[in-house]
Amino acid sequence: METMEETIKGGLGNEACQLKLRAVHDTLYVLSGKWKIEIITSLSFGKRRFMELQREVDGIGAKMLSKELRELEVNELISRKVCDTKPITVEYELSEYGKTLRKIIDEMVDWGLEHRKRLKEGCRNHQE
Amino acid sequence: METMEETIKGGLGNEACQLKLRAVHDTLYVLSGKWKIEIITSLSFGKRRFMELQREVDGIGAKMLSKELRELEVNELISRKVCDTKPITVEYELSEYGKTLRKIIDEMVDWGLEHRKRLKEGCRNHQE
DNA sequence: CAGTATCCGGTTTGATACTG
DNA sequence: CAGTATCAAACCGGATACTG
Repeated sequence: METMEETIKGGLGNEACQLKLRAVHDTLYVLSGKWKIEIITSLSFGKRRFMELQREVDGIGAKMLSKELRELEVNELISRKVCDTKPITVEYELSEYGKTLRKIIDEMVDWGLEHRKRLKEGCRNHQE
Repeated sequence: METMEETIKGGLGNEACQLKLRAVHDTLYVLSGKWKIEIITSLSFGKRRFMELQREVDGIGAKMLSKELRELEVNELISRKVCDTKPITVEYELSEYGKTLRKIIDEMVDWGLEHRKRLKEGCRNHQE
């Protein structure tokens, strides 16, 4: 006979876990890469040109930016619009679908802010 | 004189963007690596032993699991408890601080579920 | 069981230079 | 400006063997 613990692990509890793990995996697949989430965060503030993104996302090089933008475009999270200006310019923008990532981004922003507070306090305690 | 757009980009709008980008960056730093979020997702369902995690997180090897667990422990997101059983066992568990990541995980689960639905529908439309 | 040590190929990333 | 091409370095991560 199973213990309660075994019942949970082997039964419904585990199925829910597997389901959620797969869901997280799917999300992570789309957001894979070192820079995608930061690019999306930047774009969540509005349209951006290539160089603007490169300036805003600290540390990213043109090659990576180009590559990750293409992947985001393939997954229909952003749109790319070439403007017919003299030196050509390109505008990137979150698609409607891309905007559905907002909640994830917001939670990450919140957590990051709290985390930094926590580190500062840890620092302070250490000095005492 | 600045246009409205320049005012937004160069003024408060941009500062908010920089602030949030930094926050996201901080979060991403702690969660960096291919497996951390999935490990945390798994642990959000309760305690797990090393082998249980390896079975549950699809595709991870012992080396990576070991490394990422250590990093999570250093950042105080999980706790590691060695149990004095005959063949030694180790239990990993989300710390109280680690549990604050729950909201991020939940949003990722939700998005992943919706995303999979969307892909299925896209598939169906394609067949028509 | 819970890891660590080593080898090693593959992928990712960065720096630099270049193009339309 | 918005990228691409190329090379080199760094890191990822699997297989295997081994330890307490």
